[in-house]
Amino acid sequence: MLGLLTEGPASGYDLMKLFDVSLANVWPATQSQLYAELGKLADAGLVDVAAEGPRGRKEYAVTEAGLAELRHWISDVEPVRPARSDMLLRVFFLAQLAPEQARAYFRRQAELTAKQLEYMEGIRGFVEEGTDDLSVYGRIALEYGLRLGQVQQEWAEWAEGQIR
Amino acid sequence: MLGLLTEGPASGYDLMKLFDVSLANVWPATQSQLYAELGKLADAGLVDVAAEGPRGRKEYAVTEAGLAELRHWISDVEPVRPARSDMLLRVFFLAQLAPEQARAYFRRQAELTAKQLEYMEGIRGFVEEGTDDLSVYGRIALEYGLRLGQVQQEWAEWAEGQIR
DNA sequence: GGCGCCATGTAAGTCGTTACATGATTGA
DNA sequence: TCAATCATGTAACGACTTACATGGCGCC
Repeated sequence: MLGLLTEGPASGYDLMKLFDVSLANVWPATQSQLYAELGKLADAGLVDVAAEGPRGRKEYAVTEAGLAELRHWISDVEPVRPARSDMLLRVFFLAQLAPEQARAYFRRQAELTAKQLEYMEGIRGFVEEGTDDLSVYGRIALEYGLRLGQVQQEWAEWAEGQIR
Repeated sequence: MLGLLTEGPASGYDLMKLFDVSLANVWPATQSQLYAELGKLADAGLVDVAAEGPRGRKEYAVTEAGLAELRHWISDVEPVRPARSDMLLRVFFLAQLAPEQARAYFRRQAELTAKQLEYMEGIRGFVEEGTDDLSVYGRIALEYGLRLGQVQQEWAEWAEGQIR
């Protein structure tokens, strides 16, 4: 929320829409959570209600304290907790399935990854021309996703072949 | 828990130790959670207390229902919620930092990934000779980690160069 | 006798999801 | 006028974490 607000004041609703087409890809969250979080940020003095509009619209803006907190969060890298992967967790127990089923599991993963790659190619076309900060760095994040997907697909195909 | 118990009956304590050197890498969890989960599984009839030992030790075993549930969970692939990555989330807001700091961010990521790769090479040596199911499929999961790390490192180095 | 490990749990609190609830404004 | 969209929130519940609490057993 703090990061998105650096592009200018916005309502929770605005942020939600922006969030869905950008950050949601690397940090899924629900509408409920976003509103709740804005409330907490306001309580903590990291954002302000800069203006109120029709329909109870509240426009938020980052405060100085909020900006400082954001920069601090970006730089002072908290150790990344290793992410969970149910996909890999399942792999550990593939011996519970018949070999053909285990192979099918990897085949399916390869397919799903291919679909995901297509999706990402799609947003690439969409974000190609943006020159705002979010687009520029968003493209770097997207590149990560594309490279990752590539490898994941190759791995799944390789893994299928490992099972006899 | 169900998956680990397919290798034979074990106590919560045993499972915890086994968990820490295997699954914890793809699905971190705490001791509290493991014990709590065993309790729930027992209530649900997916595991049994097969024997009791000294110091209140309870040896659990999977039931038929538990095995069925495990297989079902592996095969009927629930749509994988896209994982969160605070590392990528930060990338979106790197414009808040001076260019040199942003480059440093990617450099640091490359280093951290290199360390992680070393760690994984370490466990590779450790699990190399196992022939049990968990080791065999664990190696496939490990291969994923190694390939992923490789790409992540290359990406971080590339990304550093993208910033002028 | 005592250290180290075996062994199990509870309590409090945060984070996050799903579902529900409500209503105002705008534009075709 | 009425459908779409704007706009904000609450409630209930489950997942997860951190910290605490407790004690038995085996071996040197």
